[in-house]
Amino acid sequence: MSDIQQQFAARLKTLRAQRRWSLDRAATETGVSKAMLGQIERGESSPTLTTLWRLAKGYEVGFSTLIEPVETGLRKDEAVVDSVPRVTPEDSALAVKTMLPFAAELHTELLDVEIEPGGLRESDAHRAGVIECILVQSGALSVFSDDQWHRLRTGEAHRFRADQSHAYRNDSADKPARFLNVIVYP
Amino acid sequence: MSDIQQQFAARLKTLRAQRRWSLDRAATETGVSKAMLGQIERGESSPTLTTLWRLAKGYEVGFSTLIEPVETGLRKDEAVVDSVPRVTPEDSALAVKTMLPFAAELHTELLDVEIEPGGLRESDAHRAGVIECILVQSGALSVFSDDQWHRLRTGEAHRFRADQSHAYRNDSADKPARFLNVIVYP
DNA sequence: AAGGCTTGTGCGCTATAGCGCACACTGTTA
DNA sequence: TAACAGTGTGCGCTATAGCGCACAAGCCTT
Repeated sequence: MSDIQQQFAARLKTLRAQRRWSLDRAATETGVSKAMLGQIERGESSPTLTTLWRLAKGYEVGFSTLIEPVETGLRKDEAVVDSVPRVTPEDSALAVKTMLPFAAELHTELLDVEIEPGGLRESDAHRAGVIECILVQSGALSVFSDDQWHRLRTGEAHRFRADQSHAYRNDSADKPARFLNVIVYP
Repeated sequence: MSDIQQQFAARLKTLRAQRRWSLDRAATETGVSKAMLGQIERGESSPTLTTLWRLAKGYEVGFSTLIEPVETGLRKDEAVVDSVPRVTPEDSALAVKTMLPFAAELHTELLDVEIEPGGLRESDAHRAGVIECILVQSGALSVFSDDQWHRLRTGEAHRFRADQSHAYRNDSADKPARFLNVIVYP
């Protein structure tokens, strides 16, 4: 059991969870048998080059992104300045300020979101192919995506496929959390 | 014999020829047996993930560069990434921090850019369909897009199609300008 | 020539990747 | 309760990845 084997096992599990595929579905998409997919995901098998190639094709990802850990991109940077002026929210738990409204031709949306201490925002799965980028402006934030919680501090960023159920939570007891939310539509 | 197998065979041969290693030398460096190395280089074997990992370690190359040079599909994306200053740009007036590195499957990139007072950054047109979102974090910024300059103050956002020539300029005489730059690839 | 030395390849063996299939386990429906 | 469709896992089998070792072909010496 080598290290890379376990690492890749988690990676494959994430890829399949993102697409909400069953092993059967993944088997038909990739051409790799269901049993073998299960063994690889459990870290019990070391797939060959041809199998890896089929996986990359089936999951429609490049070879580099297939093997290297997900580029979730947590970046610690204390130098990020909190400078955006605050706008009065209408909701006590969640305040959303639309910085750039949705535009069909630009298929993007930029939101400035603030969650009060202890606040929780659960979001259903968006359309397939929707991507969300999160950048914490102040406070701390927990983001649920890819079947797990990601803890983010001020200045840290996270990015995920939003065609799955996801959530935002402010674990702090006293400090509000503010973050930017870029929504990219396909 | 799959196609990827032959491609990787040539790739391995090139790597070893560049280092002027014998099979024996390569075997000791990588930990993969000499016989197996020969078979892989002849395209007669499909190495497993653990073997590929040992090869990457032994030849001291990343996993992407181990296989990617023979792959045509992803090089375009890399070329796009290379057009954006990643760590330190040529002109010292600009400092770019990559918050979220480019990922093919998420086709997005999040940069934190700082321009010194009086600094100017002109960018050529990106590929068709590329969108950029700008959010000024501190200072003031002028963005040229759609054939005109847009003056942005702290907290203001701007968005435009980047498949045209565009530019960023800090008009201030003393204060640096910092802004977030979300690049969305089609 | 005959000996060393290094190159890459062929051989037999064991470990395991990969397959089809059947099974156990869940939650839903009659 | 039983039937059912969908989930992931375990089983036996074959193909082959991967190993150590021996061999053949080339290139220097002496």
